[in-house]
Amino acid sequence: MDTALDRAVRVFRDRGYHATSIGDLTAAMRLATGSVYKAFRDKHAVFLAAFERYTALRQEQTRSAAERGANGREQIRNVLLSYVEHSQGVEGRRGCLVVGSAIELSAHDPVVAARVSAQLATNEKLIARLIRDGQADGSIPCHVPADETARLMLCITQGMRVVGKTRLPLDGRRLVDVAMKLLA
Amino acid sequence: MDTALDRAVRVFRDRGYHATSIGDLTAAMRLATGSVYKAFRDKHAVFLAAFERYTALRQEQTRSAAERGANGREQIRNVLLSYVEHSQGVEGRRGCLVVGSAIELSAHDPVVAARVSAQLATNEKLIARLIRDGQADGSIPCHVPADETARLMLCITQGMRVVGKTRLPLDGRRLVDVAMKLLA
DNA sequence: CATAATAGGGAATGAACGTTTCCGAATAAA
DNA sequence: TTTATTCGGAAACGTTCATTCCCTATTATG
Repeated sequence: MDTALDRAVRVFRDRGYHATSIGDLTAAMRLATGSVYKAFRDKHAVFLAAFERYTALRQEQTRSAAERGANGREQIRNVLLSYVEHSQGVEGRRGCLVVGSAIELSAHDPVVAARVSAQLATNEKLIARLIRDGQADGSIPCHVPADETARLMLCITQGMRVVGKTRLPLDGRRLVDVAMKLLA
Repeated sequence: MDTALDRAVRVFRDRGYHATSIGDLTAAMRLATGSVYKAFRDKHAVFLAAFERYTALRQEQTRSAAERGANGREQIRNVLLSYVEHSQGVEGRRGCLVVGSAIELSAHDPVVAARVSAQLATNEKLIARLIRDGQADGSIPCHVPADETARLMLCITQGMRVVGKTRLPLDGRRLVDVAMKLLA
């Protein structure tokens, strides 16, 4: 079932919600129509489950990227680098389910809107915490405004996913180097 | 006809391409089905015309924002501020047709993908030019890498539109102040 | 004045969609 | 072995969609 959900995630990331038909879904999940409707109430429920699964996975990935840093500054660098990599190439063109949901659904779907907001807030808080950690361990100057900088970095990460959907190549390391000036 | 197209822009920005039916379109444009199909080949053509009109308008708006600055640095600040304002409140929730097209269509629609890429490239080049102008007039240090910084600022602007689709309030001036550190 | 041409409106159409329902196979219980 | 139950598969349903066709005003033209 989880592997079927992973396949659903792929389709939704690739095509978005409205452009994904039940037929696309059953083909990707390798399930018949009836089976999908036995496991989920409707298409919307499949999407919500896929969203949940996607965010759990991504959360784990950026957390583990952060952990590979020796101090707050390096942890943020790793998070940004991880985002650049996920925004590039095949993975980038596949897109981000959070960004996709924000653009396609959040204006008219309160349930999705709430989950998107929660996910963005979580990401922003993670960055803010890493900034404060860095200020505590001396790797980031104290005059850096943690909350505003975190919000701007949130914009950067979400923007990278937008740019990554088109084919504009992102030169990861150099882009992150520039972004790190925000911590000066 | 142009006013009908403006109404079409509103609907597409609000709902996206796939969630907008011909019925929605005719209601918004105050035209009958037949009239729409007499003016445009199909729904896709309506969207392309709306996209064209939207980008022309936005281009004009950010250009004029830039012109209100006394030097390169202030021009960039004004462009960023203009983006924050357009990403906020009602206008922000209405969304950006470029971002929407990038997310919803560019992966499977080469025509739209080309226009989105072109628009992003234009925006990026404008910022890069303003950086170089600022370096020429002394308001921006010469060691700032124009192209990379421009690309990161492109990510920032597109990211603001994503965040602006949800209700997260963006504190414009402070956010831009932080972003201006990229020009230090 | 009569007629041709055009533009807009709205009903009709066929396809595709999301959803439901029913059927058969496999598994567990008796 | 027989019965009960669960699970996946596929056909059927009603709806909605994009698109086409035809009709009716209105304007321009001879």
